[in-house]
Order: sequence, then structure tokens, then C-alpha cells
Amino acid sequence: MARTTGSDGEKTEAAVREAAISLIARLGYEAMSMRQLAAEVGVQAAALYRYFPTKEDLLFTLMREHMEGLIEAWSTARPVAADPVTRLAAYVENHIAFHIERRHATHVSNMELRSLSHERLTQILKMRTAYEKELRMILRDGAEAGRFEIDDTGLTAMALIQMMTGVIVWFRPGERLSVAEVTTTYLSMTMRLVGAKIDAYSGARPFERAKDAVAL
Amino acid sequence: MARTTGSDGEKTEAAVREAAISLIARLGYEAMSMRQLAAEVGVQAAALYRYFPTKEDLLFTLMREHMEGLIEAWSTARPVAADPVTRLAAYVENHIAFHIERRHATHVSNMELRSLSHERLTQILKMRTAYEKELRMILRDGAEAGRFEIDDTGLTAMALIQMMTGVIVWFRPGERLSVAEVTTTYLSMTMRLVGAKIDAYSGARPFERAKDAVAL
DNA sequence: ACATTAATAAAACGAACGTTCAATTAATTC
DNA sequence: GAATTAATTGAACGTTCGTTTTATTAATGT
Repeated sequence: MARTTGSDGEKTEAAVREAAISLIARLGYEAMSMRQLAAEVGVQAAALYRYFPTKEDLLFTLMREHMEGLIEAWSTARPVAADPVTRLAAYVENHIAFHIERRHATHVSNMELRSLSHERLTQILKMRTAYEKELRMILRDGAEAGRFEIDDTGLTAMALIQMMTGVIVWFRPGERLSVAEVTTTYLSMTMRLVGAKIDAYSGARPFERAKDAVAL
Repeated sequence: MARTTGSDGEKTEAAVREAAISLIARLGYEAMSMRQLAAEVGVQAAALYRYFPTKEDLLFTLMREHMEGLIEAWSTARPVAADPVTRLAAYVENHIAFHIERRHATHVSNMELRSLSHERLTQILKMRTAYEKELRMILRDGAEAGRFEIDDTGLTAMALIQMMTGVIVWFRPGERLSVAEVTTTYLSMTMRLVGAKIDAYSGARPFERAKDAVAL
């Protein structure tokens, strides 16, 4: 046989991406075979090579697009010229929402870095560093303005990112907690962690338990 | 050829474990071949099967011993009948010290779970859950005693563990920060995150920046 | 010294891997 | 409706994989 009725390059490529994210997240990049991926899409392995020249090209494409999406999401959500507390809240909300929404892709981007060539690894890490630098700047601004109490900006940024990204390890949609509830609690923990003071409203009182919902 | 002069089963097995942890941490379990591992040890691949019947048995052994070591380390470090703040501090110190000391093994235990059979995965997760439960109990006791302010005990425990374990991702011994400095900062962040009050010393004042070294 | 056991090498097994190539058919263009 | 292009199949390629088998030598016990 050969070309099948109703076959469409764009649809097949999209199906390959989606199936690859799911399979790599579940099995790991090395453990997933091209034949397995093809079977998931409903196609022969050779057909995959029409869209991605090698297995690594496929992985790299998935990762690059994930990072681009994250950076774009932040550049949209980022509040301009706001105070550090507001900016930090926006960063946390965007980060958690994005990562919960794309749990599988995040897993791939975080776990399969070692399967990239040196050059491509550098490229992905550069994007990641740029994204993390945004958080460091917020923390530094807040510390300088006396709104945060932070020992070490870089270390705090890493701790916060690990904490927030860790959500995808245990969060399952539709279980005990909603995304909004998780976000609210993480916001509260974040603000306390950085020693945020909400002077604008009530004078230098540290963050307490936040019970009100946070808009996403 | 056959048996080599000076060959010793115990030493070879120890060398295999050590090399396996290092190789799996660097390349991933699926990407590491038994021939690669054997070469690292300075032996032929067939010799490995004298010590571990299959590749998965090797992985499982490494993981089980890592978890056993973690639980044992905590059961030694754990303070008996102390207040929640002291117990939480001990948990954080032990966790960070253990994980920095065994970065590679931690990487293996955290990243390669999906390569275990269902039965063995369950066994490892059971140990991990037992270890995490210790933290949840500390948090619950502290919250009930009014020493902590916590929204959700389970969620806070997960956040803290992700934050602390994340140290191994960026920490490199001998770089900018010492283990003691990292631990001190993480202790301070943890105490603020849980809203710890150090009543015993100074009345209900929240944790501030901790500058004094913490004994490990 | 000799017999036994421990530790390894060398070679081979079938299976699965990523990838390529030629052939074939569906859709599109003119 | 013929020519062209797009999409896919089926078979094959050489490699590498985890693992097994057999033979061989070092160390140990008697």
C-alpha cells in the first residue's frame, strides 16, 4: 500500500507531536521507539521521517516550542511598571497555570535534556535562563525596594522555581484540589517565603493565609 | 582469557554500583548500555551478570539502597520529643545534607522510576511516602500547636520537598556557596514558608534572615 | 600437589533499534 | 484526463542491545 485516503500532512505532523509528548513523558525519550510512536499515530515508522529528519530533531522541536510558549505566555501576562509584589504574583500565577496546562511537555523539557546534542542543549538552556532571569529581577527589585526580605536572590529564585514546577509531579486535574486552589496556596507560600510586606494596604504586616481566590 | 589476577568479587560489585550510579545519573538508565558500564569498571559485560541478574535488578538495587539510606539517616538525625520548629529544622538539615552528599544517587532515584516494574515501583514509592509522611506529621503538629501557619499540610510538604530536593539540580560543591550556607538559607526560607513563630525565644515574631551557621 | 571454587573472558544469540529506499497510491494541478 | 506532487507503505540495512553459554584461569582449601 501507499498513500492512504484522507491523509493530510499537517494533521499527521500535529498528531505526531501530540503522541510524542505523551509517549516521551510516560516512557522517556530513550525508551520510546519510533515504531511505538508511529503505532500511536496510526502510521508506519517510515512516515515519521517525512516530518522529522531524526528522532533527536523531534525531541528538540518539542522542547524548543515548549520554551517558546512559556516565554511568550509570560511576556503576555507580565504586568508593566507594577510593584514587585504584583509582578511576583503574576509570575507565580503564570508559571503554575502554564505548567499544569502542559504537564507532559514540561516533563519532557525537564527530564530529557541529556538526550540533546551539546549545541541544542545550550540553546534550550539559554531560553530557560532568560525566563528565570525575569524572576531574579523581580526578587532583586523587591529586595532593593524593601518589599521583600531575601538572603540570596539567585538561590531564592531557584528554590521558588523548583517548588512551583514540582506541582506537575503530584497534581492531577480533577482530584482533591482545583488549579485555582493550588495557585492560591502557592501564592501564599511564595509571598511568605520572600518575606513580602503588603505595605500599600495595611503596613508592614507579613503575608497571612490567603483564602480568597486568585484570578487566573 | 578468564579470571584476572587480583580479581575480587566484593570489590568488583562495589565498583559496579558506583559506576552505575554515575553513568545512569549522567546518561540515563535506558541510554546506558551494559557494555558501557562494564568498560567503566574495566571488565567484560558478561561479568556484570555475576552480581546482578538483569539490568533492572541493578537499577532497583541502587534505588532501594538509596531510599533505605535516606530513611536510616533520618531515623538517626530525628530529635525525639522536641518541639515542631526543632523537628522541622532537623528534617530540612538532614534532607539537604543527604541529598547533596548523594547527588547522583538521588538523580537516579528521582528520574528513573518509570524503568521499574509495577511491583518494584510500588515498593520504592512506599518507602518514599513513608519518608514524606514524617514531614507531614511535623507540619501538622506545628500547625495544631499554633507554631506554624499552614494552608494545606499535604501541599506544603510537597512544596518543601520539591524545593529542597531541587538543590541537587544546581548545586555544585566547591562553587559559590558552601553546603552550610545553602542549608542556612534553605532553613530560613522553610521557616518563613510555614510561618514559623519562635515563641520560645522572642514571642510571636516571624522568622527573619538567619545569618548564623547551622550545625550539620 | 591436587581438587575445588571464584571470577572472569570470548563468542554468540535473537530481538529491537533508528533509519533508508523503492514502490505505490491519493490528491492536486493544468 | 494526464502529469505532477504529497503521503504513505513494506521491506530491508547495518548496529547495538541485554543476555546466555562455554571455556579458562586465579585463588583457596585440603
